[in-house]
Amino acid sequence: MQVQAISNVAAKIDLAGLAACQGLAHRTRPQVAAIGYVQTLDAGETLFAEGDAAANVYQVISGTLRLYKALPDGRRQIVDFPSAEQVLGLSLADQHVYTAEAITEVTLRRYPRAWFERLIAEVPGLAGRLLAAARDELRAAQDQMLLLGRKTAEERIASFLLMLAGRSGALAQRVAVPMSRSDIADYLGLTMETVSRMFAKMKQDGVIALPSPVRVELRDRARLADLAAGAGAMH
Amino acid sequence: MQVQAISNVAAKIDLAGLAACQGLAHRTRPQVAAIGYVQTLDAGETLFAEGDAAANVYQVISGTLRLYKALPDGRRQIVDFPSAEQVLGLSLADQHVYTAEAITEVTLRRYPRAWFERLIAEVPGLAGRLLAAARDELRAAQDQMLLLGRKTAEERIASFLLMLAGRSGALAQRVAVPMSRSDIADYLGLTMETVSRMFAKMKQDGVIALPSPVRVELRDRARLADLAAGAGAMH
DNA sequence: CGAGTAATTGAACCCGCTCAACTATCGTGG
DNA sequence: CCACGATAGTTGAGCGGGTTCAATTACTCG
Repeated sequence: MQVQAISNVAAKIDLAGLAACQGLAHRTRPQVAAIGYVQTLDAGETLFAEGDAAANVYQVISGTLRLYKALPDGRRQIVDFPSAEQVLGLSLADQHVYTAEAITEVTLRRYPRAWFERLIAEVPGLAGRLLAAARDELRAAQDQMLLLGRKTAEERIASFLLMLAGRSGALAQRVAVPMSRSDIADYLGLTMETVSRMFAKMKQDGVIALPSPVRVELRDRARLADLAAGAGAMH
Repeated sequence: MQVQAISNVAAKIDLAGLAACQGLAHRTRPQVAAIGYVQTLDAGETLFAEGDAAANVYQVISGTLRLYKALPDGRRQIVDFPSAEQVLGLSLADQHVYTAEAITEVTLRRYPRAWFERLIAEVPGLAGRLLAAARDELRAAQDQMLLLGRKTAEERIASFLLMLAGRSGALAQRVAVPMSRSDIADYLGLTMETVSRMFAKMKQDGVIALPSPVRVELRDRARLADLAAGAGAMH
């Protein structure tokens, strides 16, 4: 019921292709390089911060980022871990509403916001596809609200692992965990220590295996799904 | 920083006007009544449930609803309290992803989904405006994720009261609270009792007054804003 | 192989929850 | 108009899941 499959709708939006096909690249500015310019970030680097002027839209080529909001005293809430093909800054607000940092090395394509907005107006159907992508993001955000508001620590970890598995192929048994325990905690509304303890418990219970901290094997997917759906304690 | 002003973008989408101006009403089906048909719900009535086929899109005319997701054992997370002018079912998914119930008596306009989708394709700029509305909803959802994942009970109540105040005019001192303590709890990831206790504490502290359970007066807006932003304990 | 960082584990604590009793409000019929 | 019942809200006492603080272990990368 609450399977948080990451949508592939955004993935199907081929911005680079549009840039070429529509011949818009050479209509905007002399500096063609600025259109779909490929940028690389090292792990830990900041792409943009909450409150910065939103000058560009990005599409991830490879790697994983963390998007988070922070409170003045440092408490963080990670709202997403965008990876391959996902579009960033879709919000099109004047200012970024979250900070984006690279977790791994990241390559992405950068599009000036003005170009992007013109593209939306000129390419029929694009707005509709972006709307579909935004809809899927909204649904994921609402699933996360249910998780943060009502699920137990163990249910949150189960949901998180299934989400990761869904990203790397729905049937994947071995799942890569590119983010730190602390990032996972800030995504799930827990502490690093609780995340670690729950991994240990689930390993103990035979639900998962942990060959290394960054590698998880899903041993009992049905049990994980029950936990994630909040049906773990039901007869 | 985290002021959760409810966007008015959706409010500016005049679907009824579009239905008339575009002359689409009599192009879809003989039964014109089905286009923008006005529907009334009594308090407590269900508009649609999670999993139902999504046959219509709705726009609220008056009253307030609750949208929630539920876990099998009954735990609930309310994801929004839509009221006047807000568009429901914007997601355009095949199935509704949450349950919608009336909190007060509600009147709304109903549009068949097929008609709505055609409208998006035919009216230039509409998709863009819906995208902007979806973007604002997404931002609100991310603010709520920060609230649910990282804010204390008192900070949640402060955020909630400012959100309510923002809806009924930004400068409103007296705020109507149409939803029950239990609904507030399920929106903020707390229990009814904690909500009640925090109201009592803030009344004690002189931050608010409670002439009646459904009526709140904001006495110290600056303090409320500090609490909502998570800066309540900062020097 | 050693230094620094990330992850794990342990022990005590606390915020918000649970369970329970009580109070206020409101509609309804005698 | 009031008694009554039902529902919503408040308040109290004790508990517990997850946090906090602290120490230990495991990686990772020069």
